[in-house]
Amino acid sequence: MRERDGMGAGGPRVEAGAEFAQVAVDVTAEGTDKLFTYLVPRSLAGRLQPGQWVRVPFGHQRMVGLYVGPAERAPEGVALKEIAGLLPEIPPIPAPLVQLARWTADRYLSTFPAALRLLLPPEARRQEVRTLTITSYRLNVDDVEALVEQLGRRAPRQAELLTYMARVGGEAERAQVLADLGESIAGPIKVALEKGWLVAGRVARRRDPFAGEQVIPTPPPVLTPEQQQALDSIRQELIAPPGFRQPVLIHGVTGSGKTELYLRAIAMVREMGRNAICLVPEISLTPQMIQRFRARFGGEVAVLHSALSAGEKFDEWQRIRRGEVSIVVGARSAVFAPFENVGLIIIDEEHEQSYKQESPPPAYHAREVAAERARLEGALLVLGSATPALESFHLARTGVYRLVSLDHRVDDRPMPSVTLVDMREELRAGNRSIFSRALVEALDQTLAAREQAILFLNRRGYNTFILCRTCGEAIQCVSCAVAMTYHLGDDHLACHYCDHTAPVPTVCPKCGSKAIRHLGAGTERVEEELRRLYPGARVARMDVDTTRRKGSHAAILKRFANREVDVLVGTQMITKGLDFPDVTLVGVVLADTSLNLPDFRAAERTFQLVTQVAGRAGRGERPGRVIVQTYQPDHASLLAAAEHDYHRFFAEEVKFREQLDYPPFAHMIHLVLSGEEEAAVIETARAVHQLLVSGGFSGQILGPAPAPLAKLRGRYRHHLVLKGTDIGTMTAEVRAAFAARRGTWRKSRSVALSVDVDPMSIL
DNA sequence: AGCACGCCGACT
DNA sequence: GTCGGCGTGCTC
Repeated sequence: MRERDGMGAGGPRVEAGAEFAQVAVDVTAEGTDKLFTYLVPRSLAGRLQPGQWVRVPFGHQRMVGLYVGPAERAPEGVALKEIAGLLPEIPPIPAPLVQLARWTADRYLSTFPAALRLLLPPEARRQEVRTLTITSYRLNVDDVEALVEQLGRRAPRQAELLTYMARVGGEAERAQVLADLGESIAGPIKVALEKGWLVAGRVARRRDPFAGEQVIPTPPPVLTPEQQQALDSIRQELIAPPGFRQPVLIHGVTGSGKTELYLRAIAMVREMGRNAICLVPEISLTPQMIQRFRARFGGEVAVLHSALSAGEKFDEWQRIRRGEVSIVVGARSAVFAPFENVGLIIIDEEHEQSYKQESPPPAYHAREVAAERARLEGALLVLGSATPALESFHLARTGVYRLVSLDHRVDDRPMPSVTLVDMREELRAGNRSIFSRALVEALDQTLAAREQAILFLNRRGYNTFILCRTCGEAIQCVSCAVAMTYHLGDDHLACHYCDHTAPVPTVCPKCGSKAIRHLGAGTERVEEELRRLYPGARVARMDVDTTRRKGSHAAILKRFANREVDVLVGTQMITKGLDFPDVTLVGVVLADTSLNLPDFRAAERTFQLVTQVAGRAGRGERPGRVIVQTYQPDHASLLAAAEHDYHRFFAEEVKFREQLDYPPFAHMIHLVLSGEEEAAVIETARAVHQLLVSGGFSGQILGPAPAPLAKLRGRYRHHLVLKGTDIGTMTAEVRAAFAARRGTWRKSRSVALSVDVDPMSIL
């Protein structure tokens, strides 16, 4: 590297005409959240455009950075270094996306470099070779026939190779040649290369996530009148001038055909010559969902989600960036898909928690980022859900969003009937089983009628806790303040918050008593109970434990779809998007698990879960029914879910939120201090509190207090909750308070601060 | 994120 | 007496 030293008096010595470049360096630390100035080497003069990824020397190492634009002048007293080069293969990021990253960093109190990471596939930041290349051969003989003749019987394999190459058009990939002519052709290839009959080269090969899959083009179905009306509303907003364009919230009951609306809207925006992004929750990115998009739009679709390999992700990203596709279907991070000219952003199941990033920072919400991107690019935002987030429905009620309702299922199928079963009553009647009499009866009928059932329980494992009846202690994880769960499969205790496992104790580790009780049922227990009650029924379980292997998720669903399984037991992952027409019974084994969480969204989450899982029943010709078991049959969320009455749920819940100053009436910022030494954590939490007070934070400050999850992975956790009405003011004040005491607020580096703006939960 | 600079324990 | 622990500060 050429060094231009600037150590002499008077600052850096810069040759005439040199340019200064402002670069955001891909390092996330308190001191690096700023732009660094570099010299533009002559080799790059004029070739550098904003949004270009570069390599720069930084300290003792070389780092990736983003060129954001020219600098007027050099900072004083620093010896400038030169940009080392461009990041090969990575085209510049479109300007609106760099702006979006800036906005995301500001809004979610992260550093700019942390937000910039969302604009690149992880693969691109690491290895040098990102594009997959394979060896290919080209025939380099004028008269093949003559040569083959000449080789004749002396070298039959060489002759065969040349004939083959001529037949396939003169070019073939090495792997293909070996597959077609056998491994033993490697020798003749070597000879042919030496003689110059073949020329070898490297060609780029796209890693195709759909490789080998067949798409059957499917014509669009006829829309119901309700769907047609909804589509008209979307069209009106699509053609409205950008400043007058209102986001659309589609509130459609389960099975009302929201996906078809998305497909139609995408078709419209493509006709306008613009691109579309469709976000779906990670777990809904099933092969069926993607098939549906590809059946309509074929090769115009790229996908982005966590199940892709790093290479596939990189190649899909490149296809989007190069404009080879016009539609992206993807999970949360696809909101940053490197499109230019986005005309439509759809968020399916917009209430889903998975749209909120937890870590690493920024802890952004894809719905909010999408709204900002739509604003920046003049695109239309379309949200869809059967159970809209309270915030979203509130915005529709106050006229910010345009509300479109789909109250009927397609083909006018009835909504399933929902029965709430009081489990206290069961106990009083002497039934101590995890299944109520009503659920058993319903299962009997369903299985007798050769129909299918889904049983949902939001807890995995066999027993959810192990209790000592002498001292009353539940066995906790050694590094988390969480009860351990007993797993039957491998006969051990597991912590669901860290990777820790432990053998099952026979005596209480605290007091030595032998009176140890296993309590609380999880999905494993439900599965076992089912097998005991119905030895002839085919039962499958779907939860994190049974879907660890790649493809096992799809395999279980396939068996269920093929009617090789009668009852599917599972956690959250079976509540969304499944569409099996023979499912006539859905059982919620215990609705209370999510109801009793010490979190302000517990009621909302329960309503959503019960409504969504209930929606899996009766999607075919036979009507469905739902049995919800609970110890709180009078809870407003459950009553509303039983009636399929979102409006009633909303009316109740919004009152509670307003009274207690929760979203959508207030914004929150959740600050969590964590560390291995609790005293240091407490001290730091107090210091942060003091910092905010003396910094003049204008909203409410709650805490510090121990977090509900008081210890995780060996780290004690104390938190503060900030509330206020204007999120812009709040974030600015927090930023200013910390900036004023840059780095000095922390007792030691071992105490970490995590910041969550507009948290989904405050555990 | 790395990496060097800088003040207190167990060793050749 | 030194080698080295990781706490703190800096990187254009």
